[in-house]
Amino acid sequence: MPKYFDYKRAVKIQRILAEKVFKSLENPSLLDPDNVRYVVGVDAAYSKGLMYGVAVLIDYCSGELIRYSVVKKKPPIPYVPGLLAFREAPAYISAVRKLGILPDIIVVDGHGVSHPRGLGIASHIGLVLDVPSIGVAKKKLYGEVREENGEVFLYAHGLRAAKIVSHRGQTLYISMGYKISLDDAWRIIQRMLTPRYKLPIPTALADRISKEIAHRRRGH
DNA sequence: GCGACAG
DNA sequence: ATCTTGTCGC
Repeated sequence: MPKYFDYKRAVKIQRILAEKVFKSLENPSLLDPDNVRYVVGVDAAYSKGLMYGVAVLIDYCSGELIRYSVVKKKPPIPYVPGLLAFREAPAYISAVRKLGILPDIIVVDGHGVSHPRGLGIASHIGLVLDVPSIGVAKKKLYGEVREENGEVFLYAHGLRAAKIVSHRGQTLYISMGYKISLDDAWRIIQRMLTPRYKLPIPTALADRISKEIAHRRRGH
């Protein structure tokens, strides 16, 4: 039987790419919130064996949706914990390129460096597109939870990799993706959290739109 | 062997 | 992620 993917080979690739991610975190981008203008959020929904990857372009100041793009394709491999990027990143990368403009920040549904090899899907996408990125996950994948002065963090690979917060009754893991500090990541995400959505605006809209498209019945 | 395990 | 009915509560 042909195998859909080679686990050990994928892991090897991740270890190589992770080195670049760790280096990028040593010299994060200078992200004056005043200089941030475009933020992209990505997410996917599935229907009938097909995945619909969506990238939404958001105006950081107003939180308004500018436009979005969709990439429909058959998932390359099944879901395997730790290898999510090999399943969903290709669609997201294509979708972002279809927007026709590289944003200042990309927010991804999933972890960044809080990953077994430091290469969660958020880091993977940021690295490939060379755009600072942030991971926003709803469940823990890897790392040690530590509480410090009333704040909760997730440590991984000797780094304070993610900040854990509660928003609208659910836990969110905000992690460094690529070329960004945890302080900046949290500062930016915090400004995009609204009582209206359980997720920050970029991923909330990407989630809603991808589901609308994947689940829509005849018409529209 | 056992527990953990993003979406 | 997706598959899925009814049920509890404001």
